[in-house]
Amino acid sequence: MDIREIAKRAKVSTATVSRAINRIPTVDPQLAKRVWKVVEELGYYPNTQARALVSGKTRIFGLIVSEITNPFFPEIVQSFEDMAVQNNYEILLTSTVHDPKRMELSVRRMIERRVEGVAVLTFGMEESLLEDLRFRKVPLVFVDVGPPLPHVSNIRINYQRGIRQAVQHLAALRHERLAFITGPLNLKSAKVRKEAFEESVREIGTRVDPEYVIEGDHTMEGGMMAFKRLASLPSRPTAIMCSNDLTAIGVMREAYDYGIPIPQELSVVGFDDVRLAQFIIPPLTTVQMSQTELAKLAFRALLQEVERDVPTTNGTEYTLNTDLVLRKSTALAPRQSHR
Amino acid sequence: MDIREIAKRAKVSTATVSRAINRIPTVDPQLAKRVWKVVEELGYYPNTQARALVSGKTRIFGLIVSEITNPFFPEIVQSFEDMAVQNNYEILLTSTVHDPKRMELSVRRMIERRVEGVAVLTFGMEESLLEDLRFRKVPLVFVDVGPPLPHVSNIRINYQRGIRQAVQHLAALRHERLAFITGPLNLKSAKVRKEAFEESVREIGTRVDPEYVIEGDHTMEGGMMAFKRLASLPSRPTAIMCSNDLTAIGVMREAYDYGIPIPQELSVVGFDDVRLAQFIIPPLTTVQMSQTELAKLAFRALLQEVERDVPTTNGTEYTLNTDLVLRKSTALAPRQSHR
DNA sequence: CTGTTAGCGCATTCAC
DNA sequence: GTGAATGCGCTAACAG
Repeated sequence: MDIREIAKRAKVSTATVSRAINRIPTVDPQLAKRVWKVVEELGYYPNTQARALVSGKTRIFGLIVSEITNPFFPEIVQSFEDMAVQNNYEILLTSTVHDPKRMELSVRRMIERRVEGVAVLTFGMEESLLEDLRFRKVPLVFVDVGPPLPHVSNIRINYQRGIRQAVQHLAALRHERLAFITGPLNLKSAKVRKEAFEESVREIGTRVDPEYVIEGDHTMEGGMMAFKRLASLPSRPTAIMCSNDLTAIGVMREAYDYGIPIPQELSVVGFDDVRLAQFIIPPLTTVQMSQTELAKLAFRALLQEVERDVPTTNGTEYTLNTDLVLRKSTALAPRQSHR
Repeated sequence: MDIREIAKRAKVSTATVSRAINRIPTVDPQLAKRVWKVVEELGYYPNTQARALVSGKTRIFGLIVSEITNPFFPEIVQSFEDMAVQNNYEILLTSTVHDPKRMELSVRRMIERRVEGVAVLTFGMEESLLEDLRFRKVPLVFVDVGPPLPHVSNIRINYQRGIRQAVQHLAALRHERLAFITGPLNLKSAKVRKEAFEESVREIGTRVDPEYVIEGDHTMEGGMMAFKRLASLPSRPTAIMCSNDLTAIGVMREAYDYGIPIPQELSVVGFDDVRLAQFIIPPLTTVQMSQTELAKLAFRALLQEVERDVPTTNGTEYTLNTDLVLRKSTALAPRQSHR
């Protein structure tokens, strides 16, 4: 069943069918109605492949994430998909699983399917593999790391803001031994978070003990490992800030095994504000970086780039704030650590 | 840059380029090499839309889930995607968000993009909306609820097995007041789980107190609400089994607010074995239903259906087992409840 | 305002 | 074993 079939039955030309379906206003309402009637009756749906071929528009955006199973991403996928539905786009979702080969493959798949734009939400990993897309002038949107080039937009995240709030919160609770568990430091965004922490600590006139800065990997297991190292120190920190929520959850899990009660003996702060953060025990105090907003910004960035008519200018810069949200995993520093 | 461009530069016809790229063995190795050289040099990738148009094969499978943000699904998406990558397919992922309108829209999107098959992993919701797909003879795979029709496969889950194990485990720990928090009972799979629980309890010669069976909705909030109701009962249950892990997590979260220690005062058992289950505090004893296996079965079902040459037979039935996995959220029933 | 026609990029006949 | 020609389903240009 194709457009010709509809044309025949509605006794019009295929061109008219096409116009009616695409709601071109110049078509006679009478004819349009006739066409739509047949379309409904037969349950006809235009073939997107054919459309794409002739129009050059596939109405597909690529979405590259580092790992769907990381609780940070499902919300993003959901919001991105909501936007896609609203704007009549489809999503080509790929997960790099931290594997450069897989990233390369993602790019290949995107190109083969002729996506009109790609959101690269991997937080600074292997951007070099995107050369091929840039070469083809496919609009791109990055988080943090995009270079200022035509068709390349960027979402700059203000990590400093939320992290400073967190540090000041801990200081107000009279914590003096502050630890930080980083993400993988080859990740741009992880490095920036660490630096924001150090800067914020310096700002309140304290210095950060290098022993208290441990490299993690943004996983729960990493958080557990890191906590073990911190726990084995002669003088344990009284508060631990983590580069993401998963790490914080790992820390809490391990502290539970050590019999260290949170927040009485140890305060823990996360980062991201994954939805889950409010449901764990105790509910996690964390820095919010809205996944919904991020996804929407990314989508809008691509859409704008696609719809723009002067394609020579550089992509737009967007910014996203972060903010501390207080829950139950932080408390006054335990007694023996007060002066 | 298209196939003609390659043909010109390799000094062959477009037909030969096509054959070379598709690795048709009859093409002269010399020519093939020449073609590939040009292809590499120019970074040529065939246009999938055009291919799909002429071959009638889009190499896209649809995947309908009820909610990507439910931790149960990301693992499924990941595994499904892994399979897709291996087999050179793309995925059209849609999330119904428990909204029939959205489900309808999903179906429409699938048809427009001409997917070759659809995995419907919504556990028994609004299957009627799939008429349109069935009508077009698109291979379908369901969980639990698929009717025995051509092109329609099914993954039957043995809920009873794992749930019986869980009930027997609780009985062995001398629990006598067993509660069950169901999922939304309009979901086929939720109803079956509840019945499996009741059957298992009957099997050990106990009867299930209707007061102890509460309808939840498979969310954390639902678990919290349900727990409140159970906690307000004159005689509280000593063990609660939940229709899914999210519910169990909600229960634990609320019990924490009540100051009821788990597992000392209350045993909790989940269902699904979401990855997160092992990281919460305490680690959740739950019934495993492998998300990875489920996704792989679903993908294989579709692939088999697509590749099969006698399309008249009914779809295949697959089965998936469930098994109890013991962790730390269950313990001996508290004293006062012993005989 | 409507119909005829060309062509999007590719795979696949069919002659050679 | 290769190339020229046809058509997949649709939109856009053009003529009427």
